[in-house]
Amino acid sequence: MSQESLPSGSPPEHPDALPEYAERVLEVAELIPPGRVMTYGDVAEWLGEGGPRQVGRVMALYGGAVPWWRVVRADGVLLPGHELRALGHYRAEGTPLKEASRAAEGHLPRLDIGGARWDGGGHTEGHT
DNA sequence: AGCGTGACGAGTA
DNA sequence: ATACTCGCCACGC
Repeated sequence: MSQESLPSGSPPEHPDALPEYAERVLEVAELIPPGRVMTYGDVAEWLGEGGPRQVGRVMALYGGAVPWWRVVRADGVLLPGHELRALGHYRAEGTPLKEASRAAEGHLPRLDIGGARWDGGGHTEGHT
């Protein structure tokens, strides 16, 4: 034992501690009410920091701890690899969906962003 | 120190 | 409708 040392190295990254930015993203994700969705870009804009890519990365790494299906792409395309999982949640929550055309019956429905998009419900206080 | 990386977004062809 | 490019910015190496 005896190794005291080593101040020079990596910071004590606690396994339970996530990057601060990630924690904020997850918090916003939990704020999204059932039946509504926010795009990655919306979350980033709502946070006022980072960008859609940053939000996406956080969700990819830690999204399993929050209702990840409520954070969607602006295109309304369901998350690849979890389409059916997400679709089950949307139907259970009554999230507006855009049914695929008959010509595209091979496609799964996409989200109706125009109807499901949540603005944050008055995020900033407002001094009434 | 810098560089590559993305659960992305919008624009262009 | 698809395919491609560029910009975006936190994070690990």
